[in-house]
Amino acid sequence: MLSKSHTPAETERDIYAGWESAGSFSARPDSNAQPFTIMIPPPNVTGTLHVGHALTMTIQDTLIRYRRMTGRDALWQPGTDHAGIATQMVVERLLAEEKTTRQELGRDAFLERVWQWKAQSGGAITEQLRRIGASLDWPRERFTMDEGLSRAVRQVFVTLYKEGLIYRDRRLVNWDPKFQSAISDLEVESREINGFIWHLRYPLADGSGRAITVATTRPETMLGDTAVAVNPEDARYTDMIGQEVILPLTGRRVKIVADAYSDPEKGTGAVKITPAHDFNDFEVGRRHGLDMPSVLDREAKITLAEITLHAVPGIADPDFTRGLEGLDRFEARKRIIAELERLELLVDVVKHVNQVPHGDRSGVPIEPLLTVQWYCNAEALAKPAIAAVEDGRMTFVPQQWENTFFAWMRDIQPWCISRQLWWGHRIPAWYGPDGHVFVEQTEEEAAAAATAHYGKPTEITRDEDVLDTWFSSALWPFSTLGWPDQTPELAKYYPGDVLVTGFDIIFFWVARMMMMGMHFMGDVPFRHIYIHGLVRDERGQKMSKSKGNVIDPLAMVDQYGADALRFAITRLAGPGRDVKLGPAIVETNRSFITKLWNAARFCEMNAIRPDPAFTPDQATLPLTRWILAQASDAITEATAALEAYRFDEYGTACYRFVWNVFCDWFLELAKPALASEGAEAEEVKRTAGHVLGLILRLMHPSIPYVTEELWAEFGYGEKCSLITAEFPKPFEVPGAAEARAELDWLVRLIGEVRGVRSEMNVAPSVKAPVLLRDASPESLARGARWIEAISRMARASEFGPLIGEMPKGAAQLVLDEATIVIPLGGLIDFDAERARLQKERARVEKDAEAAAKKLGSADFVARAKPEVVEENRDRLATAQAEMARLDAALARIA
RNA sequence: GGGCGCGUAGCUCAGCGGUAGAGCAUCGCCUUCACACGGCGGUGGCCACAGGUUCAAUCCCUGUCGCGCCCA
Repeated sequence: MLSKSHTPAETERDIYAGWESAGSFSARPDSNAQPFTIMIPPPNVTGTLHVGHALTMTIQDTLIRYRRMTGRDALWQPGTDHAGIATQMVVERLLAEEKTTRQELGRDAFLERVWQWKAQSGGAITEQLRRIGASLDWPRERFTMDEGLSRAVRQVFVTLYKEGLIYRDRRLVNWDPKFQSAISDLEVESREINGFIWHLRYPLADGSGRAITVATTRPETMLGDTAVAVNPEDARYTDMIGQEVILPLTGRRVKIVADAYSDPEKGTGAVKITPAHDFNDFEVGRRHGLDMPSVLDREAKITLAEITLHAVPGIADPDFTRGLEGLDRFEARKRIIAELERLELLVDVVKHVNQVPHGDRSGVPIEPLLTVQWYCNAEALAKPAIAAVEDGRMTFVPQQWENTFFAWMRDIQPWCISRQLWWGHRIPAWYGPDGHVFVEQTEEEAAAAATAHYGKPTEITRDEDVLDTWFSSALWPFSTLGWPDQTPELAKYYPGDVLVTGFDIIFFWVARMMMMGMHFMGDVPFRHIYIHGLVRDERGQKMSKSKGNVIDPLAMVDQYGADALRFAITRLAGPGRDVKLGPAIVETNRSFITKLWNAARFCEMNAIRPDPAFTPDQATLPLTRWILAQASDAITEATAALEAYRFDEYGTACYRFVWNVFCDWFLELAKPALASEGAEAEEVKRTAGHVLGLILRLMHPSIPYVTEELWAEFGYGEKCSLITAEFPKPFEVPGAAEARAELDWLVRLIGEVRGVRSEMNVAPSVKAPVLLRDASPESLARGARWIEAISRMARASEFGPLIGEMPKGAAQLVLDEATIVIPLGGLIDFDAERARLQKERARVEKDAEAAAKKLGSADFVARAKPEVVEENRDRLATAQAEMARLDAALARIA
């Protein structure tokens, strides 16, 4: 017996454990079934479940459960990612609490600590994913630092190196001074900072007393200036091109060069060039063969090691400049500005909003720094990936995302893959005493290569750096399946079917999986890329800790049940739309779960049970045929929606069928039969049992828990067996058209009568006759068949043809050919009734006029599609007939 | 500055050439024997604006305005 109210908190964990222990989430590599593969976007091992995860995982779980139920061999590959910087930060924070540092600990001991941390606290998110019902194949869980996946990383690195697609290069890199590591350009975000533009006077070296005024937002880098650039078209400076200036503070002489990079409209039209600390200046420096001294070190502190200082009275005082050594960049800025002001070389200070690059994780301003790093030739790898999207081997859903993808991929920059961290895949490169590099998968192979190279055993030392975490994530679609070994899993589950993710990591991850997949597997990593939106709060604000509007999905699960959260997400997940989520929305969707629960309870109370022998073709009654036909329609609609990734439409189709068809009409209309005995009652019960079973299967992908619970309670199958039951398919119903016509008439009749009674303010407790005037025999026969339902649902005391005189004080309404008369005696307000009929008449008249207007146009009749013309003729005729009946009704109460 | 997307009922959104839809909110009525996390009924819209294409435009095209995001 189902309890009076549904209590998900008491049952969800058991149901999940039941599925998991039965192995229901497992892929079946040995089966002949067609595979269906989704690779989880691996959450950070440091992470905890947030609403974004709830969204993406609900979508993935819905897809995987749906396909599993259609008989596919479904693999949803779980796992986590080692999250280099994030994890290292977490452990370093712990060390700080113990008053120690990773440097004190040393590399090996530190890494041991990280693994220890991972074993204890890492992967909390995998437990949380279970709470929302995610049916991942847990025994296959992988971690990007696993031995197998690390082997894949080494092999990919070595192969790409030997193919010339990975190389070392000395160039400007985005340097994060907080982490003291290079980061990729994708990990940099620009923020608006209120700052200044300083105009600095650089005296010409010719002794003429003339000077050129440069404008800069970063005066502290001036120590490393090696030129001043002006636009060759800028008449103000033409005569200065080729001359030298004396660089203040250092006394060095630097050239004035002509370069189109300098925009005459901006600042003073003259810019200082610091090739080692600015990406644009670096390019200018290259074009003009300039020196590139660095004046900031890895902690973004001033270093003078690479520049020379010369004393020039009134312009450069080496003592001052030497005092800057080791100062933080912002402190140095202050002092330099003060010194330039003292020297009267500061001409102007203009307020300015700067776009300043910041590390997206560290939050500190990025410092472009000239270093040697490992790069991957992304341009070469991108080409096959671009082609695969162009020719449709991979498609984005919604398709418009391919524009974003193409724009980035066609202008892709070299990918800096080395990181100055300890936690991660250490780069498999070793150096000989002369710096010669040996890239091999193991130290033994590298040593052998060194021996061969030097002609004798030679000591080699390993590169200190690790790889970007995304480098290993890029291999996820095949490394998780055992690559480089040619496993049965790799053969069966690659390529994946669909990748589900947010647009924010199209570049970070999606594009890189494509590149690596194409290169190493020779095939796309997945066929569809479903891009969903962001989760926002109810008001559309981005969720953030600082705003305090963050929703904890697990709190939602605790309060409303996982199904309510999942169903809310399902219904809100329209294409390309952000999902606005809040407790109120989850609560609303819990109402649906409750409704379903209560409908099932009602079925149970009426001895409705599954009957495996029942098939839709056995239905003989209009009611049973109608609900079966409606169910089939809902299945068609829901299936089409799932196939098209229209989760919103899938949710809506289910919602409408369950609530507005099954509950509102079918169960209500079935009540008379359910209260009786005999063949009709039997058929209605068997049908209801069948349809309830269809509902549970149809909705299981979105609301797995409550459907699974009801499935077992009713005995549709064993406990926890719905997950592997067959997804319903549309079916034929005998006599469906006639059944639909009859039920449609009945629904309209009851609706119209209810409407009139309500507008006349007739209390439901007052029953009144429902009499048909001018009705066809068919209508009367239909009504007679449904007399009990009409009586209860339309509050009719009797139903039949109007015989004799029009009763005094009756409301009237038109339904097809008939006029329905509802004698209300003293209850009727004639003015109100007249007004109601006139309003109705006006509505119909407007309809008639619209149709008549169209038909009156020769162009319309001649050029519109014939069926549209016909439709309008029908509409006009129907409206005119209805107007006549309404006129007659008005005349009767005149 | 370049690109993408969005402006439809009070709110959140479907619809995207042929009579404007849903959920929530709101307003009535109902403690009717599954469900008040409920039932029944109603109110509410020059489909941002201006042109154009078409027999017909919320829907297609162009422009304007407003909002959001991404890239410089």
